[in-house]
Amino acid sequence: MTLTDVNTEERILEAAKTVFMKYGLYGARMQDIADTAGINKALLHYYFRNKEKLFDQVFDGALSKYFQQMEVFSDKSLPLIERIYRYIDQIIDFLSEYPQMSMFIIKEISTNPELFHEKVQKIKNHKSTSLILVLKESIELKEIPEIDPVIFLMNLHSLCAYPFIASPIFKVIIEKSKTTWSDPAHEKHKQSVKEFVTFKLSN
Amino acid sequence: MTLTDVNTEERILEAAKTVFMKYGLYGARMQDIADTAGINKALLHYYFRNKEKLFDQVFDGALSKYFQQMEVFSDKSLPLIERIYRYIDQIIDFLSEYPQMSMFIIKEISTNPELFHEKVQKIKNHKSTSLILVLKESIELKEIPEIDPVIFLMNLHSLCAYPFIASPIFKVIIEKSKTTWSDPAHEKHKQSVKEFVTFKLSN
DNA sequence: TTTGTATTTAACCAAATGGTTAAACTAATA
DNA sequence: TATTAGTTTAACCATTTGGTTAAATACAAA
Repeated sequence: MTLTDVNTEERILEAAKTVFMKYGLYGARMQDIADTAGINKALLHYYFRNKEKLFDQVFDGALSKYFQQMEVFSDKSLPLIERIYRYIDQIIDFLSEYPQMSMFIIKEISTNPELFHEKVQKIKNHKSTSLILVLKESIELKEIPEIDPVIFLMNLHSLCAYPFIASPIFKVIIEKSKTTWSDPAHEKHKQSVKEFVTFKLSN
Repeated sequence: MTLTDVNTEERILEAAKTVFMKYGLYGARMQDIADTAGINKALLHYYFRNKEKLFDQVFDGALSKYFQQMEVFSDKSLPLIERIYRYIDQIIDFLSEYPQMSMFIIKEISTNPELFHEKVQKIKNHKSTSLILVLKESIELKEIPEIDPVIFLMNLHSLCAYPFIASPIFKVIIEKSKTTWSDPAHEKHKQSVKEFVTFKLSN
């Protein structure tokens, strides 16, 4: 495996990420991916046997990176609320970098649930539910009010992820004159989510 | 126009709604729509010249119904917070009936922004921004705290819409034993959003 | 120089898909 | 009864698209 080898493969994966995230599995065109990567279709199939294999790699990468963000929930060296604050900072920074990530994952799963069921299930067992468990624990210890952990988890994710998903609409709804949904807004966004968490978890 | 005429046209539109919402413009197949409507492809094209025309009608319908939910913001006979409460009840009931609606609209706009820019713009001018304006007004009158209206609007939409968008993921994350994301959960969902609003708007 | 890998070019194939057409059938209506 | 709109059947077409192939080229390493 030479140096150029690595570069090309990564260029392809990067291009595939871009195209798949924008158009989804159905909508993405192999020719488009090849063009974006700056190579031709023959070489694309030389590296990745077919569309599905390429898609799988992109999707798996996205999925694991996304759930990876939730590992912080298990860091017992930090107080609960601090872990959640860090998660908020992390996930919003992460989604700023890949704004289409949430949409991509959800769309593919909802279009083709059976195909991804096991993949998600596998990852889920390792992480993710941990926040629910941790919340239940804290409630029993009366450290936080008796909230519904599932509703809370859902609210939290909603506040973090939706603005990126809906940004194409928000861009139109909010007057152009206004701040675009970019850096300064991200900090305000984080702050508002943190306020919500504080409100819910303080007694 | 005979009676059967109306029925068939509506059956087609209903089928188109179902198929387009699940697979999107790209992924939807005319044959699939015809099958779902219980007719054949020839008849499908007899009623709707082509895929785009059919899609447009479905999309326009979805878009206007979606934004229609926001009209309550302008009802000056109600106190601000009551209007928002009603919006929450309405939109969550609405999305319970069409869980794929948000996703559908956002996905199509994000895949093809220029095509829908004017459509959204047109609707927007009538409604939607009204909440931002109303909030600004209430802030000036010191009826509510000095919140950022845009952030608030976004938080509100996030809390309402995201659970439906992400439900394919949540179904997997949350143990099967747990309540599915259905009726009883919807009431809890509404309640949690209202609590958020109360928290943000009370001084 | 030889060898092998990476890459391009260009033509090609098969399947899927949007869309058309023509002929025939059905059933309500004038 | 004749007409007309709705509907089916079935064949067909053009285009797009995923994927293949073979020959030629570029180039680094042995």
